[in-house]
Amino acid sequence: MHSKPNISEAEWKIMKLLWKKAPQPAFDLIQQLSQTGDWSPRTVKTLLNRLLKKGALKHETYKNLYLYSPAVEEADCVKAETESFLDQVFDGSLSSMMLHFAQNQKMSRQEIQELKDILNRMDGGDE
Amino acid sequence: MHSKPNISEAEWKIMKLLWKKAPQPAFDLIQQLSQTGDWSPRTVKTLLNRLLKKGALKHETYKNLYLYSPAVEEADCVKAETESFLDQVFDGSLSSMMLHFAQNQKMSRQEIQELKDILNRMDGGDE
DNA sequence: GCAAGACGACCACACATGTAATCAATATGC
DNA sequence: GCATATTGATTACATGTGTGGTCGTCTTGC
Repeated sequence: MHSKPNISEAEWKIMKLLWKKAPQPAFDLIQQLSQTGDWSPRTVKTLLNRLLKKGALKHETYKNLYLYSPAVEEADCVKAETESFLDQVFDGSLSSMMLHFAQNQKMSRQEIQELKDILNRMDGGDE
Repeated sequence: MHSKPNISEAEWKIMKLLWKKAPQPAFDLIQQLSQTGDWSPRTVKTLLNRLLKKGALKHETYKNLYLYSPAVEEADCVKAETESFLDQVFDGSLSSMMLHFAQNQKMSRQEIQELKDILNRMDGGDE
């Protein structure tokens, strides 16, 4: 509930791994991230450090290594990112965004159906 | 074209004005942007220049000034931004995103209804 | 006890971005 | 024509970000 630190795109990849499973040592993260083909281990280390400094991660010491865990809630970060995105691109209007999706046919039939279901649950199902 | 130039958050504000109405001289843009309280005129000029260099804007010369117009489609930029956002935050899954909205009750009843209508139009008819 | 590895700490560097000042060319009012 | 105001061009600079290297320390196998 505090300062949501700004998390950059690259940093998000790390956060996502830790939101999925924590705590994890640097080594494991490096493994996972090098499989998805991206960075040198150094880069991961740097990002971990920055995230620590930013207060987005915390760590416990285990032997001579760190076990990292998120220090911020995924939901909060998602919310912050989403709001900034909606504001930037769609002036904060959800309907505009949905219209965009509609016009660009980005949704599969199945997604459309799921979405309708979600909406019905939100709305109480009455038409 | 191919390379959609990356447009930063600040630059988006300018692009949006020009997508709404173009061409416009720098002066008009500065007016609008200083009303919404943000930048010095210098800053706007800088951003205009950067956008020109990036190829996101073009200009015609009118007397001693420039009339700026977008050189990239709004829809394309929106699409690019949206995709990168979806990938970063929701692993590209629209349904995840919608679930987030649902859980955070970010939508008004009216928005929900609009959305349903949109979906019905998308999905409706041909089955 | 000592050499070799492993790990985090610190450093480097280019490019993007937010923010803006200074300079030079040009149009315009007199 | 000339001073002035206007406008674009160039330059500046701190901070963020992507990417990765070096170094000291600590653990561990001998």
